[in-house]
Amino acid sequence: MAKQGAGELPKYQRIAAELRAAIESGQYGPGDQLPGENQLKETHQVALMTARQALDVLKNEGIAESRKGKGVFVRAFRPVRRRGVQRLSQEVWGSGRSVWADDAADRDLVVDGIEVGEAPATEPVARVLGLEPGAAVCTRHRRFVLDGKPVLLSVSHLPAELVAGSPVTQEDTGPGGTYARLAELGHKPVRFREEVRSRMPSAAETRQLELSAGTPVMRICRTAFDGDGRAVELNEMTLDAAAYVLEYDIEA
Amino acid sequence: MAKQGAGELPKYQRIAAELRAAIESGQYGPGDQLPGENQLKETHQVALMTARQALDVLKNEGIAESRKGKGVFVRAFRPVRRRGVQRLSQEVWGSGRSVWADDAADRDLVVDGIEVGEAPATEPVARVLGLEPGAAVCTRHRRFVLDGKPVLLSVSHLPAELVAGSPVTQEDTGPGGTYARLAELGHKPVRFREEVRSRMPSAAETRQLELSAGTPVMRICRTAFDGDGRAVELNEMTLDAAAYVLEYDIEA
DNA sequence: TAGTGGTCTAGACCACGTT
DNA sequence: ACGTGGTCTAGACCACTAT
Repeated sequence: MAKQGAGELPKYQRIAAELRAAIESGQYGPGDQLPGENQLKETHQVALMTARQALDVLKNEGIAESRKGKGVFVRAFRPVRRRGVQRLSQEVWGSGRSVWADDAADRDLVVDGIEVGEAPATEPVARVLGLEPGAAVCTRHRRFVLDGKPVLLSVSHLPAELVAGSPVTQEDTGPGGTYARLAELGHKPVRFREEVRSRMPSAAETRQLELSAGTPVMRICRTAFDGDGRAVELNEMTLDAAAYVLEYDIEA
Repeated sequence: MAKQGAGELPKYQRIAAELRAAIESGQYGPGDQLPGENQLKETHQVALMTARQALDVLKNEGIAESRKGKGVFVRAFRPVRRRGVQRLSQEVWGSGRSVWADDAADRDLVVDGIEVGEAPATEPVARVLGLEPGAAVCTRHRRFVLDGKPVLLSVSHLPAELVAGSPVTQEDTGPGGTYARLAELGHKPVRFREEVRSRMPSAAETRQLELSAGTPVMRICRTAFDGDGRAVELNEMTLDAAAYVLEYDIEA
């Protein structure tokens, strides 16, 4: 036996749609447990695999989440607001405050996995920074963990000749961070360009950000320019899309 | 029989990882056909469902795409660059050009599904526009189709008392669009705020944007403010994330 | 121990597209 | 007619969680 009745949706999509509607109507709230495979199998009189397929739909839509041995639950969201303009104003990093402090507010933000190194520029990085391919580049890897959950991976690239010997090549860049140091080196960032993309995560990103199925990532590539219009930093960030809302203020 | 060998990845993940690596190494380029279910079943000596599961992984990652009766293929991307700042400068809409023309460049952009109406404000819309809940709001629905593929859904909300009787309530808003008309009505937009989110699409969005599995959407909520700081428009946009890269320029 | 989700099998029929 | 992916079944064993 197989197939759905003519002109109708497949069974698993019908079951998924029914659950989706129940969630959207508020019948199941954030964090609530949904009917499991076995229950769906009986209430809808389908095979286990079909019930599983229905739940897979909701998981891949990011509205449900399964925990092994426990059940399937409605996902809850509580995104952080990331202000793209204010965070880069000179008042923030010029005052010695971290560029990241603004995001956290009342929440617990930890930075781990810091790795600083020097490596030859890859082709795309060299192009953005205006270097010859293979030129030495200082790279700074970091991971941001919010309330125990990793939310952002960051890799910063800077021309090595620009920052050699400065605190930028240390784990702790000092008050005001990289941008304050660049300013001291005569390359104060005055203009930034952010490119935002979104896609499904790679396997590595899923692991590092502990993402569940159905969660996209946002990719922000930020270039910092000094007063001469030279690109002095390229920062590639990978964000858990469920954890962030990006805000940009624009003057006409 | 069941289970994978101790300490190893499940079979379907191993197969998926192998294909993923082959794609990333360039062995399969954009548009190339991948080995199908039956081929994977034989080369890896697994059940059909297991081979399917492996392909599902790649599809949900957005790097492969299946076409019924044909096969599974590596997805190709060609995103449009959407300049968030330049597009909102007065020079663009003040000159009578469409705010959208800049995106398209050499490509074929069509707007369809235009629907203009008036309805009571929902709670979130009323809050953003500073209206009482239930106050009349003019809504403008549009869909943008690029090279035959729908890429953006837009719903614009404006206080009805502000635009009543103006071309804003018509399908064709005239040269310079809604913002030029708002300016003529004494509510020239001088400041904008865009909020960017990303998530997996709803079933309705998947249908309207003709999205394939593994494609997230980006959600842009833009509020336009006039010189008095009053919110005069809320534009909710839903973008095919595979079709767009958002660019924002920021002055320190 | 019982219940949950996770993986896996070996079949089946259907719809679609090509030959 | 044949190959492709799409849906579906009726079992099975495993791993994790709770009681």
